[in-house]
Amino acid sequence: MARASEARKETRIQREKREAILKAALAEFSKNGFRGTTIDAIAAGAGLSKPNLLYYFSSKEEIYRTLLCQLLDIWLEPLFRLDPAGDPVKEITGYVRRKLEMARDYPAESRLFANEILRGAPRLKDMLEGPLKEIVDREAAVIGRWAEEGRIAPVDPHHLIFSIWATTQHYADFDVQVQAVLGPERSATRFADAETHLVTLFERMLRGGEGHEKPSEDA
Amino acid sequence: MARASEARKETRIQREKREAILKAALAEFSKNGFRGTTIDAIAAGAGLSKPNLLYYFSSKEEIYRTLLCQLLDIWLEPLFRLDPAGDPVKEITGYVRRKLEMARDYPAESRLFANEILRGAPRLKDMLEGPLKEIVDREAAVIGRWAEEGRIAPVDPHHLIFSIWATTQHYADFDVQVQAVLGPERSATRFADAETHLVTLFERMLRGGEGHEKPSEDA
DNA sequence: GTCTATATATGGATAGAC
DNA sequence: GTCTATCCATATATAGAC
Repeated sequence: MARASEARKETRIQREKREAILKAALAEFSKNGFRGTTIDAIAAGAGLSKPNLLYYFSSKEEIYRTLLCQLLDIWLEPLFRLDPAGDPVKEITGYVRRKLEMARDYPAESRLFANEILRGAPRLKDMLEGPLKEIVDREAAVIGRWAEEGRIAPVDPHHLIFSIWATTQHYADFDVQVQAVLGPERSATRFADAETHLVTLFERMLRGGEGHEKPSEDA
Repeated sequence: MARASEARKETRIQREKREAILKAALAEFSKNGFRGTTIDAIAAGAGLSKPNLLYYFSSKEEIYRTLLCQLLDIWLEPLFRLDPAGDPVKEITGYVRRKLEMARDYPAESRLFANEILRGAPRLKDMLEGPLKEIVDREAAVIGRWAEEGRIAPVDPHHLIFSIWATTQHYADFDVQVQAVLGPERSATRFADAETHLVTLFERMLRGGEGHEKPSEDA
């Protein structure tokens, strides 16, 4: 199998370079968007010349689409398997925690996705209307069932999911604003504080929120 | 005052053209970002030739900065004056409603802002760390006082504000995704549904969320 | 004030030597 | 596989006629 091992050795080198390119491209695209990113900048970030980069990827578009595909694996696959047999509040707050961890650990990926959606998702629209909608509808049905059974307070499952996405991704996409508003000291603990806050937010939502004395209507 | 009225007439015409340019520019910048937008596209949208546009604004950068300044008036000024003497829950849910209305009525402005923040806010960082932080700290202090007085359940005021921003702006910035996931029918009522959902979410948060029977830990 | 024509720069992609 | 040199399209901004 001399030919196979030889081919594999070449492939491994190529893969390493491709990964370096994709890493640099993710940094650029997530910060500057598709059109705002130049091949020169990606090549510089990856330590290659521009024509050399174009030996591995035939165009800027191809690099971008490759990144989007990788991103979807991270975004759709592992996340968000609510166990209908589990404790509803724990299942949902567990999902909140995982989403927040992803905002913390993969901020560039989150911003790349946000960028694409902001622009009207020209390359992702089919995925949103197809696979994503199916997954969300399925999970929303689980949540709706829990509400029907009285195991959580009444809730609009789809909009609950939007709120979870919005609040967690905010810490990746709007990180500059979050840090500016919190100041240097509180920025250090922003993800731990966010976790406490968001778990509380959604726990109270799911438990109904009638525990606190409501102030009288007439001031 | 012949000179004054003459000057005013010129100014009015100029202002109308400037406004047409800014309107077209907002549509382009909010969709394609700063670098992704061309002067040609703005000029076409405003019904002018490119050199004619550059007679009114000396550069693309100047158009963009003008838009950002206008945006900050909308974003910072009217919004978000919590009345310390008012009903805490009503004050905060009223803010949620106003923010959601802004997402509905000014989606392009919201996306322009999101775009700038995503890129690291190169032109807004001083504003975020200065005026914005001051406003937020002030309002957060009001919320913190309410919590100390026991008028709302314990809450992290800064992160509560982030959650309000995130959940409401989501319906402007991620509108494509929201509509794709909801499907055509439910998209029609998405803002009304979002209002019901978000008001409930934050009401329950502020009232403590102990009203619903907690399921037993051991399944 | 508005146009045509153009200077100038940048960026995506290719040619061809090594 | 990697380089230098370059083509070509696009885009910002200006010159100068009207």
